[in-house]
Formats: sequence, structure tokens, C-alpha cells
Amino acid sequence: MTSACTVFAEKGYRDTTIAEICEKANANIAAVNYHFGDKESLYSEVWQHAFTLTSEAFPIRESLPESPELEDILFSFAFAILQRIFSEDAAGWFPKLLHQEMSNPTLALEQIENQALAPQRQYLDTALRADFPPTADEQAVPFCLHSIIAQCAFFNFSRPLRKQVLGKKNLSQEDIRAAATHIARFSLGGIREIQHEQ
Amino acid sequence: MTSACTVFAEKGYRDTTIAEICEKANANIAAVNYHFGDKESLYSEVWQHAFTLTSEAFPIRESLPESPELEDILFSFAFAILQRIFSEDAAGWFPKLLHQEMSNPTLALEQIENQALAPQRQYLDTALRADFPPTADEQAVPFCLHSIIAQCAFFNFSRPLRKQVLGKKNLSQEDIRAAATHIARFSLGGIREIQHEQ
DNA sequence: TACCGATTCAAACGCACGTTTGAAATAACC
DNA sequence: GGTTATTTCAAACGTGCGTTTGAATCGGTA
Repeated sequence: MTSACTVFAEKGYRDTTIAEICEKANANIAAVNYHFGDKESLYSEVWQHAFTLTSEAFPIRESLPESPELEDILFSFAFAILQRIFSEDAAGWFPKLLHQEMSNPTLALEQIENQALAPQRQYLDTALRADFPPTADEQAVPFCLHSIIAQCAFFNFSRPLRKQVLGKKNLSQEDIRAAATHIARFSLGGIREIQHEQ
Repeated sequence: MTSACTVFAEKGYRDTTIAEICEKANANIAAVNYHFGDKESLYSEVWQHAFTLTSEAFPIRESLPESPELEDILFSFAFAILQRIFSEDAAGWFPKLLHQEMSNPTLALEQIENQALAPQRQYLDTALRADFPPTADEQAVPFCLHSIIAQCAFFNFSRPLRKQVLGKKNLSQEDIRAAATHIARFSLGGIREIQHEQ
């Protein structure tokens, strides 16, 4: 199972071979079909497993003060997402799988959208909406939502060019904190600018 | 060639079969190997072709006033990138190929990074740097650069979830203009906020 | 120890796909 | 118009991989 997760996360569904998984797990080539039925069912269980692990390791609402400012909400959101993305252990499987799915979707994507992504967006959406006046432009909130999520997600999608984009292959815990802080402030500035001109 | 571009852009290198390309082009299976040598060489030519087409169709510096404000630069950048991403004809091949490469890199990615992506970043970087005081924090410009590019690129990487993320599968020319306007304003607000607290 | 269900294993099967081949068709040139 | 180079074509080849198979091994039970 662990072997399956790492290989699927690294190579995606298509490029992953059952042989490689079994080799890494010191199991026979037929073990997958015996225990999981077929490759697709194994993949499905991998997704479920990866989602559970990353959600437990880095929940989205974490260490928020009593009545949080919008910037606190933005920071904790970005901080959790970035920690997931840069996690080098099991918690990193989920964003890696998601990255693969985004360019080569399987049936798993729809499920993960409903189970993981939509609720995240919903959470941020309500937080944003509470900060906008009801008279605000219809498109303002979705656009801002998009900008915030984009800033987080790009760390996930630019993996093969990390060295060129970030200047380093991996971020330390302090780097991650600094990046999340930037996203929160930058986004708050963006939001205020958008609100200002309504 | 056109067939090859569309199929590679849609499915990526690995999932594209020579048979499908040839079928779409009303050519024989062996045509690719005769004219291009092998699949990889064809792919390489496809990249080159797609890059040329998108660059010509939507150049990054377009219709900038004499001495442009930063917001003008941001808008024209975002507008060009978004037009590329949402182009449904040949100009859209490049971002689709890029999307594929990002999750399953081939040797082509490094070349495209040097030829297309690095110059784009460089262009925005100098534009930003000119707007920041020399005393500004070392990380401020790269972080802002990241935020801006992320907002544009996310439209490319969220393809399979467009319906859920944007509420519609495709954007009209007016939608694209509105999105680019948002990115420019939001980003300018973010930049001002970051500059303000230095 | 004898029995039986569960698990592991090596080998083989079937299929998809990139590539090769050699002949047929077409185009170019003198 | 005949010869040669170029392009097209159907068929076959080789390989990689998911899956199946049937025998061997293991683990618990009586």
C-alpha cells in the first residue's frame, strides 16, 4: 500500500507499473490482483488513503484565534496547503496525486473534487463573502477566491521547475511559513484593492 | 503535423499513440517514422511549432502605452497568457502541452523553460524590480512574481475542473478581459501592500 | 499429523503500441 | 517513356505490461 502510494504519486496512474509497486513492496507480481482486484481498484484505495493522511496531518483550519481576522484565515489556509505540497512523507502523496490527475484525469478526480476540493473552496468562499459588502460585484468574490487558491496551488503544479521558479528544490519550514505569510498579505492587499473600487 | 499537435496537446506524450495521429491525418501508420524518425522527434517538432504559433498569436507585450504603468504591464501580461490558455485553436496547443509536461516531464521541458518560460519571468521580474525601492526585502519581488504568474497559470492547470472552479467550461473574450483586469488590480493591490510594510 | 482455506509464486497469456520491412505506388528527371 | 528517387502502404516484429492460471507454500484447526 505504501509502495503503491509513493509510486502512483511520483509517476501517475498511467506510468506506474504493477511490477514496480510489487518490487518495492517485496511482493509477487500477482499480489495486487489478488488483494485489490485490479490496478484501478488499488489506485482508488491509494487516493482514499492519501486523502485521509494529508487531511489529518495538515487540516485547513488550524490554530486559528477566537475570532480570526481574514488575514489569519488566509494564512492558515495557505500554510496548511503549502505544508501538504512540500511534505516529503505520506502527507505529500495527496497533492502529488492531484497534480497527476489534473493533466491526466481518471474517474478518481471527480470523487476527490467533491470530497476534498469543493469543501476547501466553499470554506474560503464563505470566509471571503463575509468580508465583502453584499452590494459588491457578483464576480468579485469568485475572482479573489481564484487568486488565492492559485497562489497556493502553483507551488504544486510547478514541481518540475521548482529550481527555476523558486530558486531551490525544497522549502524549509521557515520558507513555507514565509511563503504563506506572503500569500496572506498579498491577497489581503488584493482584496482591499478590489473592494475599494466597487 | 496539425493532427500531431492536437493529439499531443490533448493527451500528452505518453497517452498519445502514433496510430491516432496518423488516423486523424489520413496517413499510414509508418508515415511518422518515415518523415520524423520516431515519436520523440515528432514531439519535439510539435513543441517548436506550438511555441512559435502561440508567441505570434499572443505576444506578451502587446498594445502597451508609451510609458506604461505597472498595472498596464500586469494586465497585458495576464491578458496574453489567458488568451493563450483559452484559445481553442492552434495558439492553445502550447499551454496544453506545457500542462502535460508539468506532471510528466520529458526532455522537452528544459528546452521550453529556457526558450519560453524563463524569458517571461525575466520580463516580469525587471518590471517589478523597477517598481520596488532598492531597499526592499530580498524576497519581496520573487514572491510577488510568483503570485502573479500563479494567478495566470492556474487557469491552465485547473483544466479538468474548469466547470467547478470557474462555473463555466470556457471563457468568452469579455470573460478573459475581466479576469486579466482582475489579476492586474488584485496583484497591484498585493504589491502595494507588500511594499507598504517594508 | 492430516486437512483445508488463504496466500504466494513463477510462468504464461493477451493486448496495445512503437518500430521495421519490403513491396507497391507515385513523382521527378533525363 | 524509361529509369531512379521518393513516398505510401499493409503486414509483421518486438517489447512492455495488466491479468490469469495452476501449482506450491503457509497457517490455523481438529
